[in-house]
Amino acid sequence: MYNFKDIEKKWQKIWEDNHAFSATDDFSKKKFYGLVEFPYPSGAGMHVGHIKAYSGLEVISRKRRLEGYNVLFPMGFDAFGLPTENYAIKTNTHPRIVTDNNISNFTSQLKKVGFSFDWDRVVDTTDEKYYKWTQWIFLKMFEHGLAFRDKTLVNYCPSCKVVLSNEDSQGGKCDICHSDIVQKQKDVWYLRITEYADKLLEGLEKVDYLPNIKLQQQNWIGKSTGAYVNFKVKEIDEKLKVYTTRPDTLYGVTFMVMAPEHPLIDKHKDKINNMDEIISYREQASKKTAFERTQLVKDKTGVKISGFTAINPVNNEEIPIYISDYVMMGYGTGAIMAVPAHDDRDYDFAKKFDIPVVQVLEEAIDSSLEVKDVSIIVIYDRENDKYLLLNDKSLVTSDKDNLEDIESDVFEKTGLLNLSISREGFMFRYKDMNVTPILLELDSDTTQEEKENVSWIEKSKLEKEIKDNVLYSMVYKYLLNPGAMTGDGIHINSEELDNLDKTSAIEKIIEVLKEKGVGEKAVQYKMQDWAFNRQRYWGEPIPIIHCEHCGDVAVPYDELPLRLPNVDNFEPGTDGESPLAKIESFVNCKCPKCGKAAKRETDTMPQWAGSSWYFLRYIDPNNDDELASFEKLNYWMGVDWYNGGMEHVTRHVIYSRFWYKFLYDIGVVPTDEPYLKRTAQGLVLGPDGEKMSKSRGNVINPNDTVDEYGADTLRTYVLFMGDYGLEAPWNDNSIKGVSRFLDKVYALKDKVVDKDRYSVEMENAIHKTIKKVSDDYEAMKFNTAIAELMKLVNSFGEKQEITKKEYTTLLTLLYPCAPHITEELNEIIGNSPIYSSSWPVYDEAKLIEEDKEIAVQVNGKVRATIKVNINDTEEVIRNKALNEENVIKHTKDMEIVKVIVIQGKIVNIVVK
RNA sequence: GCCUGAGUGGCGGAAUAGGUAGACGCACAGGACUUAAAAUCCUGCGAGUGUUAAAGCUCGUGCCGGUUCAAGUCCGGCCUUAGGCACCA
Repeated sequence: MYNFKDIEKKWQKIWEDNHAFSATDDFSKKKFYGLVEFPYPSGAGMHVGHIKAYSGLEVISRKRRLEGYNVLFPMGFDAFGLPTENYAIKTNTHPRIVTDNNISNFTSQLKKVGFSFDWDRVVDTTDEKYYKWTQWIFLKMFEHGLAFRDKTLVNYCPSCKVVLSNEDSQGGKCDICHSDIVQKQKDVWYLRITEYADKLLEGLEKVDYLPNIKLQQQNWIGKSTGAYVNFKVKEIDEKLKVYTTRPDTLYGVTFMVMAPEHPLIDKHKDKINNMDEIISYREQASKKTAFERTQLVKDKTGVKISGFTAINPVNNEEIPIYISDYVMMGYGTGAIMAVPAHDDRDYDFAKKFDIPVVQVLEEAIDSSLEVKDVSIIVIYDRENDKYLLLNDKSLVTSDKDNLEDIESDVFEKTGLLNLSISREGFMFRYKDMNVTPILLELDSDTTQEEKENVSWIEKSKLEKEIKDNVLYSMVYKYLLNPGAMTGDGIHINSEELDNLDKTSAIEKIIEVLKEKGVGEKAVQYKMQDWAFNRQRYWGEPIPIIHCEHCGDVAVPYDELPLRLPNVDNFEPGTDGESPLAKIESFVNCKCPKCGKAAKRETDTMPQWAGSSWYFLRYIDPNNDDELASFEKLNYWMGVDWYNGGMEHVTRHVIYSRFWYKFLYDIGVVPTDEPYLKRTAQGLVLGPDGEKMSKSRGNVINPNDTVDEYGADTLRTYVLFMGDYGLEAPWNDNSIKGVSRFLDKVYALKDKVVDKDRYSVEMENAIHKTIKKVSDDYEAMKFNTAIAELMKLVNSFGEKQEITKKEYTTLLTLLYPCAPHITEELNEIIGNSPIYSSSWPVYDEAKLIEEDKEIAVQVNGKVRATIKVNINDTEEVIRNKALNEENVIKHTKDMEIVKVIVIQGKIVNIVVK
């Protein structure tokens, strides 16, 4: 193995001394801003996942520099946060010291791997010169009404003693310590991200994010369109407002449901006869664990409000009102109109509470205008768990309401007696029939002899038997899979909506509601406002002063940064109070407005704050007057390519897009989308194929790998191990293959002859490799790019000599992956450094192969291969193919039906 | 439950617009060099069948079906698995 240790040290020093990777603020040059997610500098040090995450854009950035771009490829540290604080508490060390140690450890590790970051622009979110501007943005938001305080029930982690956002407490568990979250009444700071919901959604149309990233963001924003509808409540002089996406089903409403904590209940509790019941239900509901709420979804619970009756605004029908925890206060209006026929959840609830189901929409297949009502009967034999096979004896009757008629009809056709109706399915239209499926069950005393006249079939076989018969498929669908009918169709039982489909019915009913003044079109989002405070020490202090007379007052801009005071004890306060609340010198202050005594906000910002704008600070990291100069922002923004983990796609990326859009609206930044392109790398799994974790003991330490194989091998290996976007297991043997490859590259130096051209034999291969490698890097297909370089190296290995130009091209193409060894070899053969050279170009004309081997198939099976020339006519190729020995063998005594010749690709001879 | 990926040799994975499935690497086996081992180099390597050896033949990209001269790739229906959302009205 070549001496990678000295080589790597040597080149890292040369790059650093020459500021080889410093971005310059030369606005005349074309720019490239490549961004990777800056790490949280944990005490555990770097992870191989970091190496893979940074290596992707590292390759692109190194390539871009050789292509003549002014490249900004920065690195920084997202250093506020709980792990540091917890460690500080445990070891009684100041978090500042812990953070500084961790940052310096990370820095030296990153440098050891040879990443081409611009080390002159490092950003640290805990630096007061940085968080001054984090606070500044917060104050701007406060000024514009986007930061506000509210008393609410919050997710509270009793173990970490902090309030958590919905995103930090998914599944009812604390994101940090995984203990159960409880609900607690608290004063909470919010950022009004919902105000930007539409902008965040629309912005996705013009950016180049991977499709699944866009989709996840769309789902997270969760826009839906529908309508508000007001239902009068008879007993009180109030309207119950609901939100629905299906106002077209208004005639099918058979009950209403309110969230248990709906304010109308408390407001009119004197009119409610069963308040006790409601209060005890509320208690039960609030005690439900995450598991019960998610796993027992199907099992609906609720209480009918005795004393309330709603009036359906379109037909004035009186309908009951329930409370149930399947309706939540946090979405829509906290109340719904329930249409059990066409909503699964309402259906489940209606079945449980025995509420009528009114069908107002039916499926229509091939239907004509004139329809006749028919019923189709299916008979079920519970004793044998079998159904009557309909194809055999078709049971269609004309009168569905008269059981006696049905029975005599059935008897006539099957000889079966003694049946009872067990289920009636939804109606549907098929051709000229309006069909009601009816399931009859045999009474238990039916004898085997009676059953023998007809054929029976098991449920599992049924579906295969009838899959081509539309009519019977529909009948069975409704009878055997009970549930709401949620699809499209045509409306029935709906007065003015009858015969309209879903879309037109929605349009029509909204008009009607508007005319009557009882409803209007509406939009809702799943996304909620962003809970923005934490009761912790190690975060940005929220720069607000609470004054008895003036309310919440902003700390004046010229007093920023509002510094974290020095404390001895970082333990949170007793009642989930911030440690800052214990420091009187910090808390007590004067109101900037009226000058009277006031108290400071003692909560700090969440970790997401600092990372929401860090990419702007890289552009102008030392600016004390602005977060960054507009001129520089105007040149560098937006980020041309942002790569990071899938896990940050919904939170960090949306939060930072929100901040950026806000800054755009107040004229601080020049564009309205921060990231022009976003990709994501896949995880590096442990050698056992599982996620790396300390507890599994399958963690690979990148330091060890650098010591054993060198940085170039590590970098190249993480790119070679598989598809960059997918997860791939670490393999201790595979990395040896990469190490061997670099050894081979090294050994080739002895074959180099001083010729400044490509040899004739290698010319085609080299141009093809340049194209393939260049294209693959751009598409993040690093594994196949490296495979292509391996092929080239293998063919160099077979040659006696390699020209200097050939070798230089190889080294340059490999340089983004393995920069140290390639720089060294490049120097050995007498070139000036690669980092200041240029990217190889290929000649389109040299890519064409004169002679090619193509396959000859007979009836689609490969029987031979032939050599063809680029100039061969179809006739020539055809004759070559037909004269191949093995082709003759397979075509003799056969009639040649057709010969398909695809130039340069394949010949297929079809014989009979 | 819904949405989105993924499923190809012993393993990681290739296969731009259907056009020679298994590139490249690993592991393994045989050989060369060596006193020996490591390293390195050469050869083989989907399964089955066949032969002194080959050629050849059959099967084969999660499963079932379809379209096509031709399907890993397109269409319909499933199964498994990873991730996201999760009573969102």
